[in-house]
Amino acid sequence: MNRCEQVFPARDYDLAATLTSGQVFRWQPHDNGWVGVIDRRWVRLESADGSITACVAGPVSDWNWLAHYLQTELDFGAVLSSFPDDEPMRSAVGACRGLRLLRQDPWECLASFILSSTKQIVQIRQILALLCERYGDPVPVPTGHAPAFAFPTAARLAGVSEAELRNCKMGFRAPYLLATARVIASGQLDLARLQHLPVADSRAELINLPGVGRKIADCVLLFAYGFQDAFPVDVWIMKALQQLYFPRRRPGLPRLQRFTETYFGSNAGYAQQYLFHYMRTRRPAPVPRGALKG
DNA sequence: TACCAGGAGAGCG
DNA sequence: CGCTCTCATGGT
Repeated sequence: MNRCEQVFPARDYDLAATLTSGQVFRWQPHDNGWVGVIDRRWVRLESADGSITACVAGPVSDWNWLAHYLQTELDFGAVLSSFPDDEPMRSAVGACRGLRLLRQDPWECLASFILSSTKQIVQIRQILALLCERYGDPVPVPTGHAPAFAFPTAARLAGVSEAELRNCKMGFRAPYLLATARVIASGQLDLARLQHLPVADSRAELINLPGVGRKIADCVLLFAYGFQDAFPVDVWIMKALQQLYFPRRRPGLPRLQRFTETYFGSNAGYAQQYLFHYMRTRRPAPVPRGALKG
């Protein structure tokens, strides 16, 4: 039966934390709910005890695409119980039980994280809003709602000039996004194929793209393809690992990266998202005596 | 004003 | 391999 509204059972699902946790950048709060675009569909989400209600702009017969995006079928308890049983992970889970990983479109995820480097989340959101407004196709929206746009295709961005991209405030990231868009649009790399490769091979293909290093590759592996063992190490995670696990030794990035490959288990990516959220939302660590100027 | 932001790439020892 | 520097841009 075709309908514009659907209810998904969703225990232990903190929708607000999930949509604002830095894995996705285009959801906006609206009347107790959230409005966004998934692929080429306008979507409104609202959570109420134990479920998520979704509204779309036109009738839909098959809702699997949204269940897949939200990962509502996931055995979440199994994920939590696979975490290492240590104090940092207990604190991180205790601070925000219900934080989830979405399953995004690979191209949108890849392009978004190319634009994320040394930018704060609010600024990433601003860049992407400009990019979608200018180069994304408009999508149907229920009457009374603001216009909404699909994420621009690689083919569309491949035909845009670097100067036009820089006008979206992306700075030195513009040539990276443009070059990667051209590789994808030309068919030289098929993003859909990476889903079926071993994670290391998929990662290697992503790192070959201009503007994509280990961190951004791991974001795409985790947030788009769902490789649960991918563990993006950014500045926040690096601080978290150093403070929580190596308070005295302070290893560098390469050693920390190797640590994450074995320590956090089969759902390391989920553990990473909990540590990231925990570091970003808890009160700042006290400044050590002597580090103060005045 | 100075410093920093979910990094990547190039140059160096 | 591991360190350092630069690359735009906006916010505090």
